[in-house]
Amino acid sequence: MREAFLSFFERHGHGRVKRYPVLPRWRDDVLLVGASIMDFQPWVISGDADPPANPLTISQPSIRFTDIDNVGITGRHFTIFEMMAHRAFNYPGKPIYWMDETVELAFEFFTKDLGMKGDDITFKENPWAGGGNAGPAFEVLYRGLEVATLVFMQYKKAPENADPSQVVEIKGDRYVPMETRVVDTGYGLERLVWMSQGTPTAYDAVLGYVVGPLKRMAGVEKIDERILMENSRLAGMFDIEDMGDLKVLRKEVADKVGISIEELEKAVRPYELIYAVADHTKALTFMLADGVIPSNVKAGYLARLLIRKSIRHLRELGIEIPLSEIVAMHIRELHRTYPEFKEMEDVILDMVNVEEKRYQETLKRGSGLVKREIAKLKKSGKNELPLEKLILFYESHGLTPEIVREVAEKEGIAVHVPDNFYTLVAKEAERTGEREEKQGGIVDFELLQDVPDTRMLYYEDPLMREFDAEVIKVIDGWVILDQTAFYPEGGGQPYDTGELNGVKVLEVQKVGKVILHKVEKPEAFKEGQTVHGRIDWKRRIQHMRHHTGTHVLMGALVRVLGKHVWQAGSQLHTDWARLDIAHYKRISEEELREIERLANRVVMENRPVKWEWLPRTEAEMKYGFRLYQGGVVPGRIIRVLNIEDWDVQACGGTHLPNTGLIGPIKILRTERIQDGVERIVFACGEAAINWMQETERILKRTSEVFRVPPEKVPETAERFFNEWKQARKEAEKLRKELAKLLVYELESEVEKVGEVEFIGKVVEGSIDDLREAANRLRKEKRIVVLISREGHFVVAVGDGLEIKAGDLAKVVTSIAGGGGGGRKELAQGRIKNPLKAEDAIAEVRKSLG
RNA sequence: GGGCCGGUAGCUCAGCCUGGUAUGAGCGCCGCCCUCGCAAGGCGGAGGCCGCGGGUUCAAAUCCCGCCCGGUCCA
Repeated sequence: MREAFLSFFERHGHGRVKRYPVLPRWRDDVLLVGASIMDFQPWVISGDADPPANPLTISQPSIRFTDIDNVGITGRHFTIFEMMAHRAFNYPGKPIYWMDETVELAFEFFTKDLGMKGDDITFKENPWAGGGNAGPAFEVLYRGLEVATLVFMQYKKAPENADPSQVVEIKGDRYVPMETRVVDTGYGLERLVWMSQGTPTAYDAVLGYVVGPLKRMAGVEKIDERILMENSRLAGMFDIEDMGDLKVLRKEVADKVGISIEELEKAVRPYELIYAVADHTKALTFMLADGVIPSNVKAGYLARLLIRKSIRHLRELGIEIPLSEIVAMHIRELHRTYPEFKEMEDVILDMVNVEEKRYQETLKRGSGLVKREIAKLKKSGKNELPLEKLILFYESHGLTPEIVREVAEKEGIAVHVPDNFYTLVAKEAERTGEREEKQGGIVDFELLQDVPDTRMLYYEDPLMREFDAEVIKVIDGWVILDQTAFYPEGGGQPYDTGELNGVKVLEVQKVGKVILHKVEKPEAFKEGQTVHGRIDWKRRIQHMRHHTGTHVLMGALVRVLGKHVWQAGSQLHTDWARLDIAHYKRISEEELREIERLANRVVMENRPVKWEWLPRTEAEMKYGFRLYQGGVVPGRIIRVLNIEDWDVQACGGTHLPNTGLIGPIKILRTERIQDGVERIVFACGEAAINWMQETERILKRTSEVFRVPPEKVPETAERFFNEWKQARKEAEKLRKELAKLLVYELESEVEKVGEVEFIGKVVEGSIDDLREAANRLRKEKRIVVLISREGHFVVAVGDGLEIKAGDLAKVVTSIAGGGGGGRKELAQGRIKNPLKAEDAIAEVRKSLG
């Protein structure tokens, strides 16, 4: 079907365009590609980039979560579907085609190539709006089922000050005409295949390679065909908005077939689950192949959602296979069309396995936690889990209230989940959240209106250290020149410092296309004056080493860890740099060494580093979307940095002309800064040497302390540690022996004070010894006071006495200073003046009498 | 980036609020008893820098500060 469509439009003069990734790297306003037109927003639509072909045809896998509750049930809803399209961009003065031709093409395709009867096809008018654009549209229905939409985009959102005569209103929003009118079509691949095959559901038509095996595994191959067909027929006309809708559907089907709702449910539910799993795992396969890393944020969370939902479905079906096996089925089937799947297979399957394991662990950890909490509750005689615990479980441990309830109810504890639970949680978070203050602009943008763009010498010659320039203007301590070699802060690279005519340059920023230099003495500069600039080269060259080094490292990371690795941010400093990457598990020591080795090899190969300015679409077609490592890059032409056969990125920083100049690259450590994001901290050039020398120094010092050569340090340290533990245990034993002796000696020193046995003595020993002895001596109606020569003391009071040990400790300290206290039976402390120990004991004895 | 929770025996965790002996608990491990043997059971035992560093205190696993590691929620 895909081929039929694409080749039909190719024959009719359209350029065939490869699918775009479902994770849209070229824009940051949406999480996933949900329609084919999104490939060309905003750059092509706005005219900032040329379309890759005009007119063009494409089949774009699209993912939408809005219908997720319908998936599996209605027979026609998917989270992932392929939207086939032909499209024409009618630029002013260069029209391609518009309404009539579009409809003709569609009709010809449907009737001639697909052999549909013209009478079965209906065109229904229904204006369309979305993504800031709008226009008239036709829905194309085949025997009542929507199979395509033809949109004629000719309006864009009206600005506030739009000319009222131009404004039109569509679906409640105000629009004005666009200069470029776009034919935007969407043909549902799955629905067309379904129509041509006549299977009960669209899932059977396009996902048979998964649905079949799953049916076998679940043992539901045989079912009353009549029930299934009837269910499909009615379900096909339903949209499930909530559980109520589902009940209505069930009832209608049950009545029609003449069985109870329960029987129907039992028959149909496994099918729905199987369909849903087949669809969800397909969407997942595309997402993971295109670089989505399962996590707790954004698109990553949607991937995790699909994984967890699919696992739950499988368990309900009683199928005990790892989820990755189903994903493998998709790869096996789809890799002929999408070879990138095969390339990524190992990583994709590993990601799914890691996630499945993680989910199990979360559940296990969670149920343990909940069970312990419940044990506590039961002890205190409660039988309901309080709301604040529920919030705690969710916020601190990631346990949704549903999971908590499941566990708790098994233990006979009621859990009440408020309907607005997540709102409550959000409020809780808001209360604790502090407002962050935003920083003001550098200078008033208005003041820069008439200032010409600064010529960027650092791009013309990134190794330029000195230059001459003319002062254009001085504003609020910032000097503006006609040209500069000072790099302004941007793209994770810090600004340069240095001098202008011997005056210190403190900071350099870019506002629009004007570069501003903050100087120590602005009064030294006048308009029209020629100045000589000199860059702090030690600082700058380190930034360049770290910047080019970041790209080299990136290439190594992708090769060692896999193509799913994308840059998630970076920051350069003089002494070190950091690179955050998307990755689904911790990087092992071994991988890290391999990455470091590879990166340094590329340095030693001294590969050339080249940069060029390219129009956006040309750059994308030449290098792919891997360009956008640093995030979305604005502008009509973009700067592409190319390390020969190693790494290509859109980048605005200054770079070394070859990799050899980076010097050594040393990875210092990795951190896991967020679910699915690893931070690599590293140093290049001189900074790397500093770190290595420092590490060596530490090792040398350590080896000096142990008096062994450095290579013997680990085993020696281990030996020392073990011996130390042994010695500690030995000392413990001796202490107990000593205490026994002390006890033996003291037993003979008992004196009677009233009806109390009293032992009071100044002895040798540590506080532990004293306590040990006192505990052994303690018995009914006996009081023991022991004070060491260092001033530690213990007081033990036997059972059957009203006196508290803590009170007697106070008597001791009242005479000899210091402090102490404790429980009823045993108190301990230390006196300030050991010479008064005897007096203190006497005072205690007196207090008893 | 911010918040929250956690780090104690090989493992899972009590103890921390309210500082005062880690008799820590269960599982696991070792030995003995029982058994033809195994499991179960009984008896005994080994096993702890209480994450790291500082502070407060007579005294810190416990309170305070900083750091590291893990988990989790929100941007």
